[in-house]
Amino acid sequence: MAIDQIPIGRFSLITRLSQKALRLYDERGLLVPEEKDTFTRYRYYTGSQIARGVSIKTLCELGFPLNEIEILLRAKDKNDTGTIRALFKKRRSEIRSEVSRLQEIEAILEDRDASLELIYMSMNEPVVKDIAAVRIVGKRGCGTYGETITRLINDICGQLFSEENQRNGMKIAGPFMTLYHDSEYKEKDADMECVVPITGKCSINDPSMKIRTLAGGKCVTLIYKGPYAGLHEAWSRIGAWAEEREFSIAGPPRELYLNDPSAVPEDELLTELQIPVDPVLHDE
Amino acid sequence: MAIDQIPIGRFSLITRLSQKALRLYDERGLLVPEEKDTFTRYRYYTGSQIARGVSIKTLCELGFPLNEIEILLRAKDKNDTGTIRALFKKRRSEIRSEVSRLQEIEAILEDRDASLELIYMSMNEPVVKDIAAVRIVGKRGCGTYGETITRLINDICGQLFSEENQRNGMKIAGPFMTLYHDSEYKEKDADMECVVPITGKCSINDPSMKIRTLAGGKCVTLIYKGPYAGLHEAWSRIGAWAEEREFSIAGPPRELYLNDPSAVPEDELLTELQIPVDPVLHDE
DNA sequence: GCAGCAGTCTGCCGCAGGGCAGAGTCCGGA
DNA sequence: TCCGGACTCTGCCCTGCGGCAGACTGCTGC
Repeated sequence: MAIDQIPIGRFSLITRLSQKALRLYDERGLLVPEEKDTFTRYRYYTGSQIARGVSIKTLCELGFPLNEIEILLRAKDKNDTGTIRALFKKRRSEIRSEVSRLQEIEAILEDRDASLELIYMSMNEPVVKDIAAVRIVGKRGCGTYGETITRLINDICGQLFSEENQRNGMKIAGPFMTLYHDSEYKEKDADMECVVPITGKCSINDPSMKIRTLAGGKCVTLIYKGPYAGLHEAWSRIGAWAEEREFSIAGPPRELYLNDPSAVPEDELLTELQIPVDPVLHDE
Repeated sequence: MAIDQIPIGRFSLITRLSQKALRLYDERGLLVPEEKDTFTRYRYYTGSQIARGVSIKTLCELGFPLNEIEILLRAKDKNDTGTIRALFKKRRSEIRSEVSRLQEIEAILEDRDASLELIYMSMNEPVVKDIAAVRIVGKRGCGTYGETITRLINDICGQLFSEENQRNGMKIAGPFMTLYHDSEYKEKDADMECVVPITGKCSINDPSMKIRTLAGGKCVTLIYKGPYAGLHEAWSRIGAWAEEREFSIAGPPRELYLNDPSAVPEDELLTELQIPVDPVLHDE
């Protein structure tokens, strides 16, 4: 009574699945046309396949991936409602987390002018990363921030760029950084250590300078862009962030100077802030 | 002062862009490493590229596609805040519609047991489709639903399957359908027409049977699965749906019998309901 | 019976990478 | 100076189709 040789176009109209999708499902074995002309390779579906097609369409619109749709349809054929409910539950939680993710993004975008700030990267979210251990040479000293750092780095450079080190193939393997050994902010007489990753054989004369391996591990990190004068604020941002999430500090915070203050304008300076933290298992 | 030959792994850690992504951006010209070893093909980035990398990462997380990120960064370099704001606005509206789409899906999934109904396809949303015009042969008659339809279809079959038509290569090109010419529901003495799409030369003797072209156009459609006894409810569902959306009816509603009641069990019967509507421009 | 157009076929690119394999490279320590 | 492990390279397959091109087929009316 009904026609049972439905070509792909008509079948597509009935089920609202695109022809492209139908060909894919054929190939994947998800919905194989009852008949296929051996010569022309035309696909012909039957009326009884419409139900399956419509089910697939519905499940697709609900956002299930094809392999889960396959499982769902198989479960349906076996009246296995347990599997079906489980997958639906999973999908629901996926959707919920996707929605909250999008809403967070929306909140960020909502803030007009955020667009400009974001793109100029003056703002940036802290992230937890794994930092690898590195071999470094460093010198420790006390004093006011800017001056002491400049002095320490100059001292280090003086030692590193010796002829002997050049000959031995010693190389600088990463950006200069500062470790802050104080547990609190001190305007003057702060205890800090400047450090630079090296590779190869390195000899130094200065007894106050030491080669050692800087431990790796989990760090809360933030990249800050702008003049060094703004670092203080960036430190409070990252500190607050870590505190909110109840991370516990596992070592001296580090400041990495990612580009060269003598080569780029102040506004373009990049500094990475790192706070080593205990590898607590945070559910996130 | 800082290192300016950052290999991909380190650069990836700093910017939190995957190596795979970095290679893609290189290929696409979005973020090309300053230096590339001609022999080893190793990529080396510089400190000044970090800012761009981090911007790309941020924009990615906001869900911008790569080509828009490219436009945004170009706009940034030209201080073209107009373009930036426009794209951010666009993105915001995309997110909003995505969120509402997901929330609709969630609402559907929320309803426990909906899972089972959905997959068994007893439930289904109406959709607007374009229906193509078809050449049909049909016979009109009055009476009660079930009986009249059976009688009309039998009459049509009797004519179509004549030897002459077979010889001429006439074929049935689609499912049988019924057109309801009444403007309201009538328990008995309803005015209906049974019709079937044909192809090829067709000759008929019955003067009450006519070959003509059934107009195509926009239709509100719904596929209903189950025994014909449930069609009434399906018609009220689709009718309510169309009314809510203020569609105006442009022709007799049609019922397409997508599979064969003598070949599949009642529960598996598929019927497509179509209400031709004026091609009003609905914003949706 | 035949021309012409609509329908269908396959195959390739695009999205934005993730994952893996196999080969080549770099570096630190001995 | 050499070895092993870490790093990097390319290329292929995967997602779920949409779009397009070029070649065939099918149906229709004349």
